[in-house]
Amino acid sequence: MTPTIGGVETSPIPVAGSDGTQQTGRQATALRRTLHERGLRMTPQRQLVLDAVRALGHATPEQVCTQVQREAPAVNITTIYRSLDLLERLGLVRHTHLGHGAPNYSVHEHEHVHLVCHGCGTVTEVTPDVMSGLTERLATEAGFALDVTHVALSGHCRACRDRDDR
Amino acid sequence: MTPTIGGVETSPIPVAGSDGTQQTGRQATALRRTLHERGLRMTPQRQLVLDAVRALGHATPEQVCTQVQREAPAVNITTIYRSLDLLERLGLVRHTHLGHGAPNYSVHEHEHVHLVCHGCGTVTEVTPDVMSGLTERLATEAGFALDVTHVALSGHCRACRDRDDR
DNA sequence: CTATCTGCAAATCTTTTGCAACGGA
DNA sequence: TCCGTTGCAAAAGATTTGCAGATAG
Repeated sequence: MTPTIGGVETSPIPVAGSDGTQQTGRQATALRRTLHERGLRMTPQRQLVLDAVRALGHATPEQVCTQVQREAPAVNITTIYRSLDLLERLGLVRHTHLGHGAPNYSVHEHEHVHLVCHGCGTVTEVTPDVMSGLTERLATEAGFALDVTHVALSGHCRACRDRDDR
Repeated sequence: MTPTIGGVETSPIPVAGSDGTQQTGRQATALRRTLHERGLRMTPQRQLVLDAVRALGHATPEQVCTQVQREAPAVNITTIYRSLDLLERLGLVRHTHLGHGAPNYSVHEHEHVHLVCHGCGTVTEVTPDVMSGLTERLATEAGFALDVTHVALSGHCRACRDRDDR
């Protein structure tokens, strides 16, 4: 029988592809274990949300929802919010505020700092070590332990600076 | 006759105090001129919003509204939003995103960087020169012109670090 | 007098919550 | 079976918009 989610037919939940691009197999096991360690349950929705964040790089809950619904149209936006929240508490994803107000989720693998261009909205990533000097200064001068990855830095990217004649 | 705003009685609009603490006088003229230069009109509401931001240091639209309504209870939240937006386009105030989603307005006089504590929510200000090294690195390494004041930095303040046993 | 502003109400948009039904383990 | 999860609908909170009346210049 065709599997369903929320009473609506969906594609089978992907499990280990033979083409090498399907990444759900081994990682699904990892997610399951992480959940079970805390007495939580593995569900297709949670896997789909994690996969979506992974596929999109960084995305708003809205964008994650759209991505998930390509696979499973019946998944509700509520579940997206709840899953993102859960995955974040599990340390698997992380959110930053890229200005405006839309929170932005990304997988918590390689730590990075977000640079958001005010001109074109592009998000660039740089390694956290550009912040090292600042981190130390804030620690000594203000006693402040900087969380390098949580909030993005705003400014203008090279392209927009050129376009704006400066 | 007692002046009214929106049909509701209010205190007279402050104009130049003799005690030296009332700041509305000369600055009201400045605001008026700035507005007139662009064909816009001076209104009590706009002055009150600017005064509120000035008095509060940094505040959300909601907080600005509460402050304004202490003087003029009839001023609508809609007007707060519209005025903040206008004052920002005039370059008189500025907003930053302190995480979560609540935009935060402050007067655009002394530039500063916001440090937001994730533990207690406290906002600290530091001078932008702590960012100088970073600004240069981003410019040369990523071609990115950093806008130092627009987005806050997250982390934990000294008090919260101590309280959390580390 | 006239175009700009404001207040009010309603519309939007995003995120959260209550609850009955569903479904992992 | 048991209890965590989900979908749905409705609530809640923040911001925006349409419009008629008020008002600055």
